[in-house]
Amino acid sequence: MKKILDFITDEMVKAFEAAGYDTGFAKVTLSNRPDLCEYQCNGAMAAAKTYKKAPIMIAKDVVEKLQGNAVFSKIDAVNPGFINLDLNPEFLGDYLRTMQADPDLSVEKVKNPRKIIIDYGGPNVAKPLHVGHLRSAIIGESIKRMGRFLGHEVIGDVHLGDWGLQMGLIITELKKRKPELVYFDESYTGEYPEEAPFTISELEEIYPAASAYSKEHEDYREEAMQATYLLQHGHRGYQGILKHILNVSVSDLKRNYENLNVTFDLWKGESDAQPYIPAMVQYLKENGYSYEDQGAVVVDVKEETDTKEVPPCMILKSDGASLYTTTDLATIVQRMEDYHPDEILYVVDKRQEMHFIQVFRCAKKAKLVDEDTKLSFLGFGTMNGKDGKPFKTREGGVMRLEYLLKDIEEEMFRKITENHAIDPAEARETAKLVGLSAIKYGDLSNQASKDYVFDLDRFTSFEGNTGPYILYTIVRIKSILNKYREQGGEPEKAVITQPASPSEKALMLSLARFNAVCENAFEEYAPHKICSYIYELANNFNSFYHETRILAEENPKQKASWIALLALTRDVLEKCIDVLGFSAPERM
RNA sequence: GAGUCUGUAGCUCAGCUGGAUAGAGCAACGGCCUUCUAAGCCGUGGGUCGGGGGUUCGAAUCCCUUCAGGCUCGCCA
Repeated sequence: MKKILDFITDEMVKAFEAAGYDTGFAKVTLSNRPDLCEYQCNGAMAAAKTYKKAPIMIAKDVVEKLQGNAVFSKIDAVNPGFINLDLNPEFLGDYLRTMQADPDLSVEKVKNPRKIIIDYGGPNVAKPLHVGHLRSAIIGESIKRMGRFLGHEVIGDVHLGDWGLQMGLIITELKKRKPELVYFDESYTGEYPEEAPFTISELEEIYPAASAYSKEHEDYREEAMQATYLLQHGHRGYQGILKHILNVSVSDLKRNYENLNVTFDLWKGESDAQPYIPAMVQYLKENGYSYEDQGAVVVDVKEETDTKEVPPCMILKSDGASLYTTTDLATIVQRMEDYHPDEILYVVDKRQEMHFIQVFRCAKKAKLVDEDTKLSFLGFGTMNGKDGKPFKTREGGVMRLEYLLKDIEEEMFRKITENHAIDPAEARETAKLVGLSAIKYGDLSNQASKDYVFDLDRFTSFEGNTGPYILYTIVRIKSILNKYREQGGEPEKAVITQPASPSEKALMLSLARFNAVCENAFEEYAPHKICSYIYELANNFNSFYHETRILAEENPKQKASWIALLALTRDVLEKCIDVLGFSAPERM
């Protein structure tokens, strides 16, 4: 349904027009002085210069045209030229009733749905997920859900890091440890074994060992590069090993992402894009997009408007091997072929921005994508510890995501069982939900592009602007609704009337903004706007709750109205946290 | 060195397509539970929005400059 601000703006436009002023000035915003009014229009001041007239005079002209308007209960022109507005309670009540009847709670599906591929997660195979993967997973998942709620077709692709030198390192290390494996027998032509020659924990140990060793030993590093080259050029045995690495890793990764409530539609990896590389490279060469420079194949992506040097996009190294860039470009080719998306959005560490500028420009220039295919980059900042430096374990190592989640869950379990007598099994489940809300809300409530301080104590607190506080509010509402049902009431049949108190009206005004917030948050890829919205909503609810005795209300119509308002608040809050990627328990 | 991002209360952060007295949370202090979950609510104190200049009737917000910090800068991903 139409946004409440659009209703208001429409009235304002009519008034400006009727008063003989340009309707471009009729812009209405949420009030920044809630003590004075609910909505405001500052257009009269902006118009003063154009009409060479005192702003207050213009404001008065407009206000006069609004007299008797059913949308407002208060319309004031205030010095130096503000137009202050309060909504008519009846109008607001009507609006919320329509919202209540709408399964999507007033959010309209977009008229022109777009097909969007979101590239997020980006884990490396053979390496455990660590906190560095957290942000991409959490933010990407949330944007995916926001897009879908608005009616877009969104495809999430995990885009595994399963190619490149890391694979060569693993193969080299494996060869060193188990040279007798059939994969290293060049004369072997039979089928390779079904079973992997390693477990996930062995694999997780092999890569860091190899990586560290290669930094010390030049010849080892070269061997790994050679192995990488061979793998990329179809070495049978190495391809066989790659397959095992993938199988073992992916099942482990899936389990970990499930614990985060993160799911992907596609489990494609860099290796899947490899078949597209030869033809793409040939295409780039033949059409004169690329040229050879110092033995490497590159594409110029400089633009005149650049304020700094943008190096050419490297397609092939001087030894003929492909790179990160090559793979990303080939992945774009693959995606265009398989899905022909309107947009590909990358949710990755902001330090990779330059790389993606190069890739995007190259893709556009070489027409690997259509002219109107949007390639966008959502770079997120670093997750820091309390000391302001990148988050580490106490020992200074990289924190595994699994352990981090476990820690948080334990902390929550402790708090829950400490405060309430509760069945341990239920407490365990609740701890999981609350823990996830803590970590996700803690992350998403910050602007994605900024670095932020990951403070476990703060995030897991039940006080203040935290996930647990939001869940607590939802649980409170559910509890009242359950009691109402026990009394024989039917919340589903209750109908919202108009607000009876300022705190109730404040709650209703918040609810009415839901569709606008959803649209805006997705447009800007800004989950933190959903967070600040539900925090405001939860605050407004708690204030209302505190001063209103709902179940004790004697007027049944009034009581039903409040119950309906509660149900709507719960629905909006739950929809929001669903979009953020977590959910609320029944009790806590 | 070049580019880029960040700098708002003791701490963690909103606000940044210019509007009225710069907002939250935590921490500190003071109230409110025989009554729907007090994991809550209400209140008090705390800021020359890094510094300086400019544009404007009006600047945390736009422009310039300067300081401090982070990050990036062709054969890693």
